[in-house]
Amino acid sequence: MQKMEVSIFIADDHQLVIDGLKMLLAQAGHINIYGDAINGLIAEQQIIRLKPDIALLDVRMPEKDGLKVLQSLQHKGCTTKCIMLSMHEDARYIKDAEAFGAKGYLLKNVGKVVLLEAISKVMKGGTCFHTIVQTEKNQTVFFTPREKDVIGLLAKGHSTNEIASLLFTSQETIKVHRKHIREKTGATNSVELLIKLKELGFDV
Amino acid sequence: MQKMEVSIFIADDHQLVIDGLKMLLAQAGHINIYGDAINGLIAEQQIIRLKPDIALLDVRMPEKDGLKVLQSLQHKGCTTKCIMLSMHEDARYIKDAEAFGAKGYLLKNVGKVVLLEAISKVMKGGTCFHTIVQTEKNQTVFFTPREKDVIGLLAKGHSTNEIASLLFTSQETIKVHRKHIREKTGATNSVELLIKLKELGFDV
DNA sequence: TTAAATATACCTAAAAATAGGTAGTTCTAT
DNA sequence: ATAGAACTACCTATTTTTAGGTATATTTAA
Repeated sequence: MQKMEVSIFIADDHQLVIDGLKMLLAQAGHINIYGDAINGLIAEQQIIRLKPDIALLDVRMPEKDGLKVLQSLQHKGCTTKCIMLSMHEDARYIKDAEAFGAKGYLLKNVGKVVLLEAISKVMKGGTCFHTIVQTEKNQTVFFTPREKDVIGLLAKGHSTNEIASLLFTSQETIKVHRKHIREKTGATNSVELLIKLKELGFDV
Repeated sequence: MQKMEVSIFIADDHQLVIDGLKMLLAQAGHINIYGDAINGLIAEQQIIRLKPDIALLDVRMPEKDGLKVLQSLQHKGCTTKCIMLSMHEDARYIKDAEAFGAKGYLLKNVGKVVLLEAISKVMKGGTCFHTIVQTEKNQTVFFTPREKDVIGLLAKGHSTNEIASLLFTSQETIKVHRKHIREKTGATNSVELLIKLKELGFDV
């Protein structure tokens, strides 16, 4: 099945982040980068001019922050769907972003899979706010029950093999769970994963 | 160079631990197991009868605990050198053990290398009390300065490769440090390692 | 001033983790 | 009822870690 073509604009104050996102999105094949900007004012002008399907807006940006850009775009009747990107520290703005009409809110430590999924959902008319922050506040689960089981055992120092035995399933299954967990957090190894979970207030 | 022949007696209330130690010591080649016991009373009698070079005494044992066995042996003029084995929870007895004439005191989570080294040291007339517990109390370093550097970076989620870059040395060197750290703690992976360090009061 | 400890670096080999994919079943909620 | 989520399981492939060894220069301590 051919994936829907998507046009995207990227706004982030770090050129490196922009370049990384471009690479990542380009590899998906069905995504066209309409442009990018390293400050909010330019981003807003360009988004209005280029009318991309989706804009990835960093919350923290010079000149005009992501939330203000979002508001301006909404006021001006721009139909571009905005997905906010934020650091942990900015996670508190998630409610505002939703109120201002954002279609998604992702922490920057999410993996490729989560971002592409979010884009896909938003293109289909949905939203994607399933950040870890939400998990602390409400019942929107970021990790599935099984993933939480695996995280609990990982945090005790168990190997994939051991976890599989303890949960009466195959190593292959646990590998997949571990992969999903890493993708959701953006961690590339287990120690990093546990650090991120701890930072985000998980009891592991 | 041929290693000195050593005769050893093992006392531990868990048969599994005895069997594990036997396997481990047997593999060293130069160690003869003179016997074993799963309680303190039998251990004491057998040690007096068999006169092994070294006795590995579990601190916690039924009938008569390791420290009492140690005291009895000393009172009776037994020349067997005693190395105490203890759980984390028993680590507080280290001072007593030393006062009672023990030649060593090891936590049970130390690796093969540490145990064999301890036996070697004790056979040469030395002592081996370099458990992690000591590190908390005095300046006897369990980890070398460089190992502490590596632990610090490991705990931040860095890979061997990254640590090597950060410490301006080769991956091979960091591999060796990591190996030694694992051996000293008895951990088989990094998450387990960090758990053990945390349990033992290290700020990592 | 030897011996021991530390840090360095290389070797082999196996096991585990990482990273990507597909795909079937079951459960749940629209 | 159908879609989506969750769980399961298998595939390939690469990278990293683990686990053992040796060896050498330097520093530290007895």
